[in-house]
Amino acid sequence: MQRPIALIDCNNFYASCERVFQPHLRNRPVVVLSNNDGCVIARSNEAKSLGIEMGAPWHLNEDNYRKLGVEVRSSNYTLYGDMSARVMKTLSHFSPHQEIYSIDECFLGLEGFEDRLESHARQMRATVYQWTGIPVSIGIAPSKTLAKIANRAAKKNPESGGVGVLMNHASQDVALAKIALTDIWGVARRLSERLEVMNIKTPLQLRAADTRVIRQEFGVVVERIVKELRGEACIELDEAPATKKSLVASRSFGRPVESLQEMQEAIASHMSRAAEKMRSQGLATANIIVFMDTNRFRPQDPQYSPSQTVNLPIATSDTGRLVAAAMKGLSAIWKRGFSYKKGGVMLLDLTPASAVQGSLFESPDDPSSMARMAALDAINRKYGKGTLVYGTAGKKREWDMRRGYMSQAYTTRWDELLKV
DNA sequence: TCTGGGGTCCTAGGACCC
DNA sequence: TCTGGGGTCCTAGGACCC
Repeated sequence: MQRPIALIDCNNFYASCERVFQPHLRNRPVVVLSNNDGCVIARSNEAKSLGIEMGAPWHLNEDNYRKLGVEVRSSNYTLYGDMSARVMKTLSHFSPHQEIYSIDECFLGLEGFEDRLESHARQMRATVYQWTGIPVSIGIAPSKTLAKIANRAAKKNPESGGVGVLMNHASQDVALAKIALTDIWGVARRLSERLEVMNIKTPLQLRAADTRVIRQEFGVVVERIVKELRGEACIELDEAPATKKSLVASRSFGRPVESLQEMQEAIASHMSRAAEKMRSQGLATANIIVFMDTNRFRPQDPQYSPSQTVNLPIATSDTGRLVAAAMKGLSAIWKRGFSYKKGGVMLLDLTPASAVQGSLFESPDDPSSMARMAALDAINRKYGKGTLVYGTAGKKREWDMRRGYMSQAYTTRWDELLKV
């Protein structure tokens, strides 16, 4: 038997979180709104039945929905993060192999439970609900892609009791026959349009497609999807996800921003949030992007969506240094006369801060820093000067103003420097 | 000055996910 | 007036190396 993989997914997660702490919201239509109460990002089943769409701008139908008795909440990410941790912790008791995939979803490897998949899943559901108050749905199948489909089937069919198992071909055939291409994990509008051109219009047709042709036309990603649909696990359970490679802090503004000073304040504040996030994960960066956007929903207005990369001399997580870099980037792209709707920063090539801690540039008064300074001098004498040292991306980069990339000599120097 | 294969690195952008 | 905020992976093409 193939190894079973479970996908556990919290039902209407943000709306369910609100209900845990406000029980009177049970059995009522509840929606949770995005930042600035702009659009709908979560709906209870009752709200879905009223026809409220995911991502719908709230203001368009607000009066209408309020009349229908819809309960509205602004989002509270701190609460959701905390509830998520409790749910994940609870689920971890049910398998030694857990991959937390998003704030409201995780995969569990269920090898060893083959003879009692359903009952194990039912017990998971009951325990999570009892311990956290959050309802979940569970799909079990031999591949992640099929587990997603099993989960969806469990959600759609109330008689399933929130558990769907697709471990054999017969059940997989039935489930695949009921869904559309774009219901498959990894297949969205663009891809489905391209598939349809090749006469692949249903999940069953996609599963039956020639993998060589698929690979040729659509690349490895889609080839993997086809294999996964056949029950061949190509996307492994990732129990120890790598640290983040980049992070973003951005927001839509409550009202249009038109002055440089306001934009500077916004960008500085985003950067300080971003730096905080980064430090909390023990990371640093030498490579940031500053960006801003005009309101794309007002095509009649002049549009401008610039972005600017800024490279720092060495990776840091120091807020002051990062804010200064962001201001520099902003000044390079700032143009007056536009009405900006959004702004933010992106931190790229995140690298463990320990690799740059106590670096030459961070703390010149620190004795170990002095030692590094001396070491750099010695290294320069040994290998020759003329190179600036960049530490980013967990990679080691050299920039000698002529060539853009790494060399052995640089690696040697970096290692020597870190020894000090 | 021109020819060429085999490679890496970087950037931008597309497509998808929750 | 009012339309989210994060992420990842892959590919193509240019610049540059030996």
